[in-house]
Amino acid sequence: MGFVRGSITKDRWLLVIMPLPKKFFNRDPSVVAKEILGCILVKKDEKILKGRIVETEAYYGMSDPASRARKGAKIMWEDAGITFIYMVHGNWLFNIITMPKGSPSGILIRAVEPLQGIDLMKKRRGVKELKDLTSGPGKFTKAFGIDKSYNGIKVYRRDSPIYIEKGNRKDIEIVERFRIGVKKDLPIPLRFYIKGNEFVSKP
DNA sequence: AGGAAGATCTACT
DNA sequence: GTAGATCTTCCTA
Repeated sequence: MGFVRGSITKDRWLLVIMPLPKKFFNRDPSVVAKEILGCILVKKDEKILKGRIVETEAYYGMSDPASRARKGAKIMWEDAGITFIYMVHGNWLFNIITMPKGSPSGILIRAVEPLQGIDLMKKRRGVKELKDLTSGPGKFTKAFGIDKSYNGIKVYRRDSPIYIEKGNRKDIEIVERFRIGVKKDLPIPLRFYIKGNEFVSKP
């Protein structure tokens, strides 16, 4: 097309504008949780809001004592790539379903690095410090204006109000830790974050 | 109808 | 590091 010029090749153009496809999410949640680090969460709002995903957790199904699947969250059995949003301690938490339909699992976005629409995020959060804006699962949803009305959205579609762009993952190191705030955890680390990033909730 | 449980946050010491 | 606020969902009566 005539708009694609200069050093932007066709491949580069696709890399920039295409959301992560459904098949990206149609895998094991710990793989998805690690590979989504460094990618960009986009929300269409009054303005476009963007944040780089820097911290995630993986949740499995009935074998996972901390999973909402055991509490009857039937949306966790749905197909990969749709949102699962629920309230904890007065905060909305943002998840994306992973694995094929019938295999309950998902990832939690715990923190992002603000990239675009920072003034609107500050207004919603009522804080001035940049590093307090989105450095936690409840902080980030409040900054992005995400609540239960965004439950069940397909994040692999570019016409959705929320989708994920591929990001620059070169030179990032991933740290693995046990999940935060869960009473009975699995014996493997399922929390992942970008080493050294200042927007991680608890380094 | 009421109570308790959370994948949390903030303000304080 | 700890206490209190927070509020929806789920469980029991």
